Amino acid sequence: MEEKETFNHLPHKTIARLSQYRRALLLCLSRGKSHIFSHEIATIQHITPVQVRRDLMLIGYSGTLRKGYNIKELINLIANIIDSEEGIKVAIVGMGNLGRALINYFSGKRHKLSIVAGFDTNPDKIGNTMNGVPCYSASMMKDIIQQEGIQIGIITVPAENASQTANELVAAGIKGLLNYTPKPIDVPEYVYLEEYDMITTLEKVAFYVKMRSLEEE
Amino acid sequence: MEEKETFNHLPHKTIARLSQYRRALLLCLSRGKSHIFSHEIATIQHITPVQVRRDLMLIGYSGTLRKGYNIKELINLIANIIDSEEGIKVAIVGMGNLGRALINYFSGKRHKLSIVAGFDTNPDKIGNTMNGVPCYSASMMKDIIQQEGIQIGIITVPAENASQTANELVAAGIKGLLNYTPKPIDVPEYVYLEEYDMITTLEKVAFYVKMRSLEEE
DNA sequence: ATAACAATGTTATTTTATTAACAATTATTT
DNA sequence: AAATAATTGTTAATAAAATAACATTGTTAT
Repeated sequence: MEEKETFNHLPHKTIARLSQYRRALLLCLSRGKSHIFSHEIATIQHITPVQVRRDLMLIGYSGTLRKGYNIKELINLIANIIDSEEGIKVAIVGMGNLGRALINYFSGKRHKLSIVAGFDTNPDKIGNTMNGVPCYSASMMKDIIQQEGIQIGIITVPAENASQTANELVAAGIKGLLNYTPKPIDVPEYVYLEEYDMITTLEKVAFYVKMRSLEEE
Repeated sequence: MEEKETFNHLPHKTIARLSQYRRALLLCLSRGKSHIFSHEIATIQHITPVQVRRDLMLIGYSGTLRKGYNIKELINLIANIIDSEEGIKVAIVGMGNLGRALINYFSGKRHKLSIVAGFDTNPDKIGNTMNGVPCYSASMMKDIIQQEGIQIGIITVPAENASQTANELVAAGIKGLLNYTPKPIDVPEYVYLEEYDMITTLEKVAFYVKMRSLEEE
């Protein structure tokens, strides 16, 4: 029996890098390049060529010895792995600066991922469209998410509303959440959760800057 | 000879968690709690109590057996480790939505880290103040950074300007950089660089959502 | 007083991620 | 035609991070 390839066991970090490789590759393609070496990808991404080759080995892609990797083929393979055929719809809850920043990042790029709805409680925002994304009242969350079949939610509300927002999204049937507030949220285990905290990142940079200047002394 | 404790060898992940512990602890403190158990911290942060205890062991902090950790003491210790006494000044380059979002996150909180300048090329923004942070012309970058002694830069410009901005910041003598554009940048090894790419994160969430729904079949 | 319990602190183990090593291959040069 | 060089693909080794195991220690209950 032929087993369907699932890419089930790829390391988390490899998944993240594949997404980044693809972006770099698309850029190269648009500049007319057709092939690329592992060390070129590595240089762009600040990693080692071995890492690149190992990631590509894991997804079963082979280059040619003196030409490197076929950019188009590789882009397609990565798309096969990380995209879903039908596309996935995303909602942003909290149309403040951060929410709008995310919408801008995505607008214009044709992805299998599309942000199709924003939610907010501010009446001035409700009813408007930002970069093609309509802003609905937060009270409509469940309805719209179910109507549209939205699977992923991005939380960009003020920290104090984070957990309530998360609960509402989960109740609406969301499958994956991305929490950008500094407040950790709880979700049932069947919801995939990723959290990112900008303050922590900045404090980390500050720590290493401090360490390095101490070391110099 | 007494050796000064440097916390030089703390794992990167521990540093990030310490920052998060502190935030959770400050919250608990403001609610009148004086002590906390490792499993309480763990629950808040979605990690295991062992992880918490191990991190605290690494920084040499001891709790008491049936009362847990003294919140105030622990906050002070963490501050000792990750903050620098004199404080560190930060600049944001790119006062778009993302830049302003970051400023809002920070405003009001009294940190050893303070955002003291924003830069942009848009004449409508230059000269304004956003949440107490003045916006200067990008052409003033070097002067202001050196005058103010700014050590950390956050890059929130459009991707196509990322590398030039990075070069300018490095030339101005910046010590640490935080790049929020999806375009990886190159910096000399003496500059500490952290990069974060929102699109990658979202694609990763999408991948795991997809994987899980495939698994259900 | 003693047993049971619920914590901490630390060492050992396992898992995950990265890096190194190197055989194999093919183009290029001599 | 042989030597050299550059590159891939893969296995082996190392490093980093997380988890498990468990001894220790007070506290509470009996």
